[in-house]
Amino acid sequence: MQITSKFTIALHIITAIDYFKDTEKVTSSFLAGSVGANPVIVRGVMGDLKEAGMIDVSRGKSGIILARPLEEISLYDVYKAVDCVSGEGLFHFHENPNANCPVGRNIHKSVDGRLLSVQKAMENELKEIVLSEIVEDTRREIQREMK
Amino acid sequence: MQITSKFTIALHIITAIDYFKDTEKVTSSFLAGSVGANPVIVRGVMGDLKEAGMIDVSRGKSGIILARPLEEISLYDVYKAVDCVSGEGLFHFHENPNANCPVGRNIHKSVDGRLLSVQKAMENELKEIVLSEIVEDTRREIQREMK
DNA sequence: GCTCCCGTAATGTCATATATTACAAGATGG
DNA sequence: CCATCTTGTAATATATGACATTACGGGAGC
Repeated sequence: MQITSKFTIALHIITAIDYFKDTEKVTSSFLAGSVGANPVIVRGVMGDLKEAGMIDVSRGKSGIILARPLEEISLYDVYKAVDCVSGEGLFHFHENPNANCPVGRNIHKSVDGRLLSVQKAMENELKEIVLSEIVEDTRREIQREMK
Repeated sequence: MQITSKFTIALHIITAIDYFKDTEKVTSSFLAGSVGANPVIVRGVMGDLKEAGMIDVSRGKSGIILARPLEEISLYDVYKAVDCVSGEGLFHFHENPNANCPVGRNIHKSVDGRLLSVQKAMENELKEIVLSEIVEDTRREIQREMK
C-alpha cells in the first residue's frame, strides 16, 4: 500500500505556484493542467494547504499565492497538511486478533510501540527536507533543459 | 494510506509458531484462529515466509516450524518477504504530470530521490528490530497476565 | 487407501482513491 | 449593482485493491 498521491500533488502545486507567480494567472484549473488531474482534486488539496496556512486562496479573479517562505515549510508539514496517512498510522494492524489466545491478546503490546517508532523515523526524515530545496532543484532542471 | 496488514499478520504468525511449538499442532487453521483472519489469508502469508526461508511448511499431519533463529530475522526481512509495499515504493507519485509544462516535466527529478531516501530511512529502522525482541516481549506480557 | 492439511483458483464484498458534473456563493472589475 | 470568474462542496461514478470465503486438487503421514 502506498501514501496517497495527494502528497506529491501538493508538492507539485506549491512548486508551480512559485514558478508561475509572475507569468501566469494561477488558478485551480491552471494547476490541474500542470498536475494532470481534475480541478476538483486540486481544489481539495488547495483547501488542505490553505487550512495549514501555506497558501492564500481567494475567489473571483484573483489567484493563489504562497503565504509563507518556502524555507520554512518542510515536507513533513505538507504531509501532515494533506493527511495522506490516515489517523491510525502508517502500519495497518490486523483488526481482530483472538482475545482467547494468549498471543492474540498480547501481540499488540509488543509490536505497536516499535512500529510507531519506525513511523516516527520516517517522519523525522521528512522534517529534514524543506520545500525551497525542491523548488530550486526544479528550477535548475528547467534551466538545464533550455541549453 | 497504509501498509498492508499482511505485515502484522506475519509477525503474529511467527510469534504464535514459536509460542505454541511444544503444546499445539500448529496449522494454518490454528493460526487463523489466533490471528482472527481466514485460513486462506494465513496460507498466503505462510507461503511468503516459506519462500523467504523463514519457516518450513509440510503438508499432511505435520505442522509449521521456524526455519531460522529469531535473532537472525529483522522486521525488514519480514516486510520484504510479504511485499506489503508494492514495487513502486511507499510514496505514490501522481500519474500524469503534464509534459508540456516545465514544472510538470521536471518535478519528478527533484522529488523522486528525496522520497526514496525517506523510504530508506524507514526501512533502515525496520532492520534494527529483530523478531526475538517481539517474541520475548510477548512472552513477558503473557507471564505478567498470569500473576 | 484414508485422512489431514497445504496450495491456489475463482468469486464476492467492501473500502478507498480518483474522476467528473453540477451548482451555490464569494470576490472583483466595470 | 451586475456580469464574470473562480473557489467550495455535494453527489455520483468508476477503478483498484484488500480481504473473506468456498471449493478442490495434490502431497504427506498413518
